[in-house]
Amino acid sequence: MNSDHIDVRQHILDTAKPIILGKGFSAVGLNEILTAADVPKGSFYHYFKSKEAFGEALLENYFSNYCGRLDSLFSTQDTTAAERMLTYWSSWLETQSCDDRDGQCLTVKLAAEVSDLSEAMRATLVRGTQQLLARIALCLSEGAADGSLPPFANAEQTALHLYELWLGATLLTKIRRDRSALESAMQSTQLILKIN
Amino acid sequence: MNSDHIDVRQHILDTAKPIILGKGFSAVGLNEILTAADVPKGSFYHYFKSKEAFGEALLENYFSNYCGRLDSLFSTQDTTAAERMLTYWSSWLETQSCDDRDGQCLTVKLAAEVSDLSEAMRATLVRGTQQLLARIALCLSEGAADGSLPPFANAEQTALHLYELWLGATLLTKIRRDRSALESAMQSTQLILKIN
DNA sequence: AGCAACTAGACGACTGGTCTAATAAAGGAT
DNA sequence: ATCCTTTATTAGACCAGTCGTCTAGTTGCT
Repeated sequence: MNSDHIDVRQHILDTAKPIILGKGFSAVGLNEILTAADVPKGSFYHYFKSKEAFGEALLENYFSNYCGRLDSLFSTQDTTAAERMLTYWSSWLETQSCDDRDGQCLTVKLAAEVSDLSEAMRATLVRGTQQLLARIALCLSEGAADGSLPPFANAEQTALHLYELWLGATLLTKIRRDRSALESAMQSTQLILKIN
Repeated sequence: MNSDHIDVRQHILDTAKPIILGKGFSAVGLNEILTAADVPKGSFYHYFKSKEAFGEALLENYFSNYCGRLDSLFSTQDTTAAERMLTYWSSWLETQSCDDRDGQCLTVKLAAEVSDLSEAMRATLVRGTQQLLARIALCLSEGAADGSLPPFANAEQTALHLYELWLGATLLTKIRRDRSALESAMQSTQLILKIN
């Protein structure tokens, strides 16, 4: 039936996410995922054309959830844009600094590994990060409009600056296993946004 | 003999680097590396205790080369610190934006994949990035001293800001396959260093 | 000659992704 | 209610590939 179809498929994706967040893409076998999801190995190719297509779906699912949450945060109009912006980076800091799998960033985990491996997955990453950047830039513009943030010469450029900063900080956090890199990024962010 | 010892070992490392830069750590088998290096499989475990120890050696070798080049760049005293700093980021931009394997950044390629996989490799990454950051911070201080850069409240914090920015930009470059992210990082860098 | 350093590559035990053939379920028609 | 067709789902074979081990052999230095 069609609803089971989607349920099982989604169940595989949900089960796989924390596993892949831990071990990466290549190092994880279908076996491990499917055993964990309690889905027989033979079924996998009914729901996904290949491991690569599955990885693509995983990323698509991730970005669509992520953008959804971002939209609901950024669309609350009873706060200033500066507050929304800070809430966003704060939650980034919290989710990426704790050990809790599942909340962690698939972009940081997979980008380097997967971009040279699969054109399809790379394309999904391009689209996803682009959507993210557009939302950040929009929030910056709203901040300039409502006066809670300084007027930026180029909101896109500032958004990119911030996003690169936090990507790098998250990468360093994976290396360091402590909050220092992300806390430094937060300080830099407040400087960039001219918030004290 | 002892010099052959080192030659073969180093030859394996040199051959492996571009391969791993392309496919990552887990996705590459010893076979592929050893065939490329024309070293029989049996010999591998004479030079390295395990694949993990080999990965550790690869990273150590990378950082020691990298820091060597950095030291010789940063120790040229006939230039201002600001010039040395800009030369460094410019060469980062050039090496990371072109497709040329071998020049690319092992930290960005492996950090996310390997940090959760091997404690030994993670430790090597911590040490390597720390050495790098120290050198950048030192150059910033020299810039404040010779007047070519503004006096920073905290050189370490600024160095970290820059390094995070460029790590993130390089990650985005792997996704995008173009220079845009790195060029944006260069603009941001000039802003941070107050250079126009 | 003796002893260490090094090489050769078969081997084991296992995992990888993929595919085909068999089964189960669903829907229609009589 | 029974049969037939069609689609959804699964079991497990398949083989190429994995890391790491092991023994036998070669090399070269003292």
